[in-house]
Amino acid sequence: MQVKPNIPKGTRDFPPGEIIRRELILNIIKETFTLFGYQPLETPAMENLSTLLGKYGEEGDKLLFRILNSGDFLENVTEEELLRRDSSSVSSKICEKGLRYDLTVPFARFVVQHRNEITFPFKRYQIQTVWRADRPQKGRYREFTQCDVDVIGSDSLLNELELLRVIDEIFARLKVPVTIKINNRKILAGLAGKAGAADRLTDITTAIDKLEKTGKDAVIAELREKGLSEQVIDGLTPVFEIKGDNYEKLTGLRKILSGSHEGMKGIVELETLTRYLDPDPLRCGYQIDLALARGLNYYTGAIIEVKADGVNIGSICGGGRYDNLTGIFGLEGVSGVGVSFGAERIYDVMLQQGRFENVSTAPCRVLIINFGADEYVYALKILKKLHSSGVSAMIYPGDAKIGKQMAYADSLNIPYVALAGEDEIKNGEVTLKNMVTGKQQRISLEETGNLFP
RNA sequence: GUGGUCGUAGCUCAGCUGGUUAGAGCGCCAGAUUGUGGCUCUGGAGGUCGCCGGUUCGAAUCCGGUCUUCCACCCCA
Repeated sequence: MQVKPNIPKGTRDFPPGEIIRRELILNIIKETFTLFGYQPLETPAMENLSTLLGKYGEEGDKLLFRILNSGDFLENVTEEELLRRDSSSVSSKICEKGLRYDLTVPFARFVVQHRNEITFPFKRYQIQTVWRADRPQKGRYREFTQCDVDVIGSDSLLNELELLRVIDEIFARLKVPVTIKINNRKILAGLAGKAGAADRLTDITTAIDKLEKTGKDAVIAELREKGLSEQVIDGLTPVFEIKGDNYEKLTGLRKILSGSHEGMKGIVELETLTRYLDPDPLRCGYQIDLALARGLNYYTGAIIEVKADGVNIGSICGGGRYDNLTGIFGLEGVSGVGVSFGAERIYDVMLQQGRFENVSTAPCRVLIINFGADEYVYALKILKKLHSSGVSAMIYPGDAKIGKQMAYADSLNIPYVALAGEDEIKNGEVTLKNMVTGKQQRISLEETGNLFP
């Protein structure tokens, strides 16, 4: 039976032209990471579920891809458990591994596991695929590439500052106009504490997160729906009213959070960071956004999100500080901060802005026409000459009429074609044709490689 | 996970309220043109109309299910 060629929902193929354009992005990101002194790291596609579960909140756990155990995976499941049809308890028995959901948690696991070999503060970057069982949409895939940079083992705000500069540098190099939005979890925690609902921080932050999208009233309605008291809600509403530039927002916050030790700490952190930027401002936008919350519940300090100006595709980069992530794996007192760039979304933004139109997708610069078995030896000489000069080139892979070989070069956008038949061979020459202008010239075999810059 | 939406040739799409052999443009292949691509002309290949089932004398068209696409929510890169 024939199988229909198909790939799973939310995944995609990357044809040659797409890879070439993608690499442009990934190379800039990687170069910039390296420029700032970050070291590369790779971890396995799958982790033990115990590593992954509980790090991303309840929603996150649902979005983990689980890997079925090999062999007789039902061995340890009792009849009763199957009859109860309790998916979550059965799945914990038949799956012990899962695909990584992000790169931060595997990184934290790595740091604890290798704590004795690592020199702290450890600055690493990691560019790998992650998987989420989300329902796909535009700019949202089930398999996508994240480019993470983190500094772990230092609680200095200078790291946040550096990451802001890394973000600025990367998007400046990519020529993608963006705005960085920043907030601090301590401010949100302070607010929740002030309002007398410190234990409901997650509910409060996810509601506040929607402020910009749905408006103040909808947020209040959601808070009510979640069972928060009017008193608590009244305590939170002053934040919704704060307006103005970054410093005005901080001043407004100081009034609301006076007396909250944690809240004030958050304000000081944000303010310090903002002042650090004053003498040498970023090229991109930089906004304190008190509605920014982020659902990933391991963040404890600064939270950062980057939006492409004028493109509605969600955030293209995000991250923050996490103080306790390694604690779960048995290493306390190690604070980290990092951000993650979404390769697919950056690609989509740049595609939408027509930024790839002049990118050449040709496999090589020269196609050498294959005239037949006798001439092939000479064609190989041309090939060697070109290769030794660092010019990418290939001989037409097969036998075909000259016209077909030319058409091959044309359809692959190969800019030059080299021809050498009986006549050229006799004189030790090559005919080189420029496929764009259509002009061709005879040159000696010796100088073949030198004609290219 | 909730609600909605789409699915016809490689691509973009047409196909009126069910009625003979399902079309177009582009692309592809071959020839005109056996050492020269793009332009032109001529010819050709390619479709179980997403899949399964139902209604009907008859289904691309109607109904149900399922998968996929896209959108909103949720969440996020």
